[in-house]
Amino acid sequence: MPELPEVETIRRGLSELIINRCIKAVDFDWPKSFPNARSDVERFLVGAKVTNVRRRAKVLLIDISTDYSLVIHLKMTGQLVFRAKSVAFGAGHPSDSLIGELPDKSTRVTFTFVDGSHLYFNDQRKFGWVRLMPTLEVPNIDFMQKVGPEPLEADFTIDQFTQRFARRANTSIKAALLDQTVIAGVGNIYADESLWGAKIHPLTKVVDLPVAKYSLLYTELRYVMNLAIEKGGSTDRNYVNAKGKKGSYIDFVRVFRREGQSCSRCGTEIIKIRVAGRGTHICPHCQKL
DNA sequence: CACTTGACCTGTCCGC
DNA sequence: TGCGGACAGGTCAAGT
Repeated sequence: MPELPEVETIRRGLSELIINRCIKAVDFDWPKSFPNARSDVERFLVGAKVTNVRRRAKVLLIDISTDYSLVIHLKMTGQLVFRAKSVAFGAGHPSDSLIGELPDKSTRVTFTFVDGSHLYFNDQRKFGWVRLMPTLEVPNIDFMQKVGPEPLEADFTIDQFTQRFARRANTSIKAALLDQTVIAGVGNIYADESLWGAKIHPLTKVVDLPVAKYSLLYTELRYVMNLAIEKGGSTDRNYVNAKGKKGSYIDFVRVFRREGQSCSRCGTEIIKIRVAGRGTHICPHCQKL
């Protein structure tokens, strides 16, 4: 579900909400969602406090005072929602919230803090996971070794961006954008949005894309992702931030899930095709092969 | 190696 | 209303 802007929004929220809170208990019953042994949880998590919340690509890292970290991937439908000790729900349920009382049937892991507040890991489809490991070992995990650079870092240049694609010369530009070893954090929404912005057909072969188009794509990708962070991410179905609230970027999308509607640049009807096994939205007039 | 496809899960929507 | 199939914001492990 969440891409870089959504995970970053959650990270910012959690930083405000859980740093310095002390963990009292952890409950989990779906082993794939949290594969650690209970004994490890007791030794390295219970009784310790949260020291930091970081992000790399679409992965969240919650550092614990024991020099362990919770490594969390939300995949398609994962949510991390913090709740203070007692919150009344029901009649006055705000419209920017998607979820009610927690835990609910998609709650996979519950972290209870000493002050009675909770952090819930919800995940309808059970693709996501949480695992606990020594902080120093996090950079050694396979994903961290292979993942590409952060596209929003100030020192990430157009030249670096362009060069990252060389390895995927014979695939489509969309498949390469979605490849986390090329660039970190790009998913289906921001791939479609940035390709529309740069007027590139998603099926264009990497090797056939002119250098000037890479430059445009770099600018558009950073633009859409920065704007999405500003808007608190995109909520199409499941995504919510650390307070359980929706993001509003979906109100600003130019092509994603807009098939049948008209292109804001030229008026042509937006269509949906299939690229790299993913639903893909384009303006057939602005984005030609 | 690079590239594509299916698997992992649950829920929802759409056509018959 | 019920039922089957396609589809959903992401990665992996297998194939070729």
